[in-house]
Amino acid sequence: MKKFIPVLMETKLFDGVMAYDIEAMLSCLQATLCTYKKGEHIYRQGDNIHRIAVPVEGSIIIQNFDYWGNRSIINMIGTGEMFGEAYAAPDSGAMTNDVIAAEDCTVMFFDINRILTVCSSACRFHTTVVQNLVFALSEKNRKLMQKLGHMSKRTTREKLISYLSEQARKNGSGSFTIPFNRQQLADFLSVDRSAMSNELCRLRDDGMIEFDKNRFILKYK
Amino acid sequence: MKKFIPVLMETKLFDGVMAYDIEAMLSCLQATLCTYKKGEHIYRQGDNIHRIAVPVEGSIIIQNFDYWGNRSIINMIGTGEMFGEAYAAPDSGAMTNDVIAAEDCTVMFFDINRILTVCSSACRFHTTVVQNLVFALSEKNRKLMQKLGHMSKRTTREKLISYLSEQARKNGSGSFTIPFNRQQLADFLSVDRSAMSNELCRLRDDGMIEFDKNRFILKYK
DNA sequence: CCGTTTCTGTTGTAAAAACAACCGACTTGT
DNA sequence: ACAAGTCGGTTGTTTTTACAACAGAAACGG
Repeated sequence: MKKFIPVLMETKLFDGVMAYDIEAMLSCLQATLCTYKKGEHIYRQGDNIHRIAVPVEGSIIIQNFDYWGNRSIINMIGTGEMFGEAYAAPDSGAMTNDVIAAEDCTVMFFDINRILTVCSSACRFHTTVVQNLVFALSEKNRKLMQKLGHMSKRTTREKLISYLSEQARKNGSGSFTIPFNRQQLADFLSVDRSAMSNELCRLRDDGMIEFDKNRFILKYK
Repeated sequence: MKKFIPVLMETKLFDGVMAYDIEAMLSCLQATLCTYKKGEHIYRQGDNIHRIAVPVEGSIIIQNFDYWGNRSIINMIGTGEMFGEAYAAPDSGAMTNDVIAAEDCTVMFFDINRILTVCSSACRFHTTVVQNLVFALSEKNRKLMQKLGHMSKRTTREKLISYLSEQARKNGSGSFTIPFNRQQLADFLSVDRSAMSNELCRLRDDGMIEFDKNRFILKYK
């Protein structure tokens, strides 16, 4: 458990908390560790969850399948990011998605109630963590709205442009790699893979982008 | 200001706080009131905001226009709901959407920093409000994910079924009214109005739904 | 009361996406 | 080394959507 403290220090949840204090909080927050093989379920649709999951090695995918078997990737949670904070409220109801390991990974879990219930003086940074939780929640909120921005575009081409523009902004450069392969990107944007592949090539032919595997370059024109 | 305390008591933010204490907090949280005519801007794209907005009369719409003038309705915030909590973090950046009055309305604003910074003993329910904020944020998170669920459906028909099913669940009945007219619903689901109108009639002809204006009935079949 | 505006449904056409099927390049495991 | 699987691109067909234009009904305003 201790070996992951450097990872935790980089997380939004423990921002501003020293290693020594994180270690003290681990037991207070009832932290547990679990490893998963690629594709294994971490949570399933219908589960009632009360823990925040933080991948400390590898990354996880939030997805769901509709009645006809189409997969939608809601989000990808990388190392040091977190999932489950949306179920902080006691009456959150059951999960509507599946959470699976995108690759072999290790996930640390924290009890949400322990975070929200300020405990004894042992955890002097507890209020910091609560505030961090608020910030993390509001940031995820903005990200979801951003994703809604992509999804609300009418055509595959516009969705791609919207997504790639955001990635470029995020990376501060027109040259970047994305965390998805083609099928995953299609599932993330909720479009057909072949149609998307087609559109990517058309964007390239129009001189707007270049790409190789999951590395993209947006051109100035 | 005082006359809206009954409304505030019903909000998620002040859940569990007594009228007397809410009144005391109003000044502590630097609450301000502002009225808007239908269509007026409350916030504009690019604004840096640091206040939570709660409509105490009427409702507001979160929307944006793309380069070609297509409107997308991100969300509708009814009386007693809130907007702006996603910008709680100091480094949230500028708003990416417009916020306008859906109808003539009155909005109360609260300073986010005042909420997060626990003040003197005057506000004994301050920690309750912070916890309420966490719950509200996580609930909005789930709602956004739910909306992503609708948006990720491939066809207009599926989007409609997904949306209407959720409304039925929310109302605990297959008979309900929606807060949108046709154009707004189309903008909310990011589809073409006429195509959607078409699809609604097809659903009706298939015996799956009935509707009159914004009142819908889902049939059992 | 009447002209105007808004709202909703309808139709036809053009554009776009979904779907299915296939191919070649590359990876992986044995 | 080879069989099997994955991945990305391509093509053709069918389905669905966007768009534009119009019409009737209802709501609105003076």
